[in-house]
Amino acid sequence: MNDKDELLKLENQLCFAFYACSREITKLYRPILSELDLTYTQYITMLALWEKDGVTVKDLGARLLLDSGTLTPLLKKLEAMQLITRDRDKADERNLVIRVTEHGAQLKEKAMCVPAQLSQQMNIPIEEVNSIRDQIQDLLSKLEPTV
Amino acid sequence: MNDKDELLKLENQLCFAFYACSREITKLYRPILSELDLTYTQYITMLALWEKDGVTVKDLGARLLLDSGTLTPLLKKLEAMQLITRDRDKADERNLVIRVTEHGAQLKEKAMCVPAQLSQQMNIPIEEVNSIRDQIQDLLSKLEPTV
DNA sequence: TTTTTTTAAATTGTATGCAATTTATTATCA
DNA sequence: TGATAATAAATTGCATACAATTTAAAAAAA
Repeated sequence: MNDKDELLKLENQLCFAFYACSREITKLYRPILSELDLTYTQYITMLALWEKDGVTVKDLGARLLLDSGTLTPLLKKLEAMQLITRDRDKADERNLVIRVTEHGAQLKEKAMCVPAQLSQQMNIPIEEVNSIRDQIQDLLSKLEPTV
Repeated sequence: MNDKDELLKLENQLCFAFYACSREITKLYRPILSELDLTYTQYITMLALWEKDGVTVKDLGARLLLDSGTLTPLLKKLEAMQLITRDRDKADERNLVIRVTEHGAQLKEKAMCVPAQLSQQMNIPIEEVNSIRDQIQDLLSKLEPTV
């Protein structure tokens, strides 16, 4: 195994570590979120909207780093679940304004226990989790200047 | 904004940091890998096979943390591209043995420059990259005991 | 040996992601 | 003002991910 081979080894790739770890974390959420009848992507979309709603698809996409190709069907699903509303902006009909419904706001109360459940499952000291999260956010900001 | 709200803020979620960063890194690969006519998942699959081939779908899946539902169509694609072969194990017909073809081995030479190209695009000190990669691998090993 | 269980891939169905294009609307320019 | 450009969503097409089921083959048990 020479240097050239080391270069392409899976375990040496930053990308694979991220890719694998991200999916493993998402898997931990699945059983917990199924109690809220949400997928992982629906969950982080609701997180963004609980923080700030009355936003456009574009705003939301900038926040989640997702485009309309992903968001449009996802938001239609959340609308069908009566968690959000999708209305055209009267002042500019190009914009679609997304708002959390009363039912959607109630779900937030149920979601409050999700982070604790996750944390318990991961069984990793909170300081360690926060440290790595901060480092990843720092890396992300270098990759995505607008974040 | 009280403590309860902090709990569900997007920026406080480890999962979102991973999810967003993983996708941003994958995006960096896209233009580079398009020169090899590979998608990102096809690329990491080839990385695993260049390291060790003659393995079953199950072996490969354990390595990449992917199941046959994802791998079967992906491997059929790579076979159609003549980068790999898919043959039943004569000793146990349940097993499908994956091997890299001559053409697939040639592609490895072209792939050699991918990590350097990526590194240049990311423009982040190698020590920093290695440090965060090691921390993520450590986290992954705690989440996925068999890795 | 026949039946049952286990195992490995493949298949099916649902939900993303994302590039590229299209549609509808608004802004800008000649 | 009328034509052109720009913008926001939606749509289309392709490639994952993954749970759940099915199929085929091998191993284990009756």
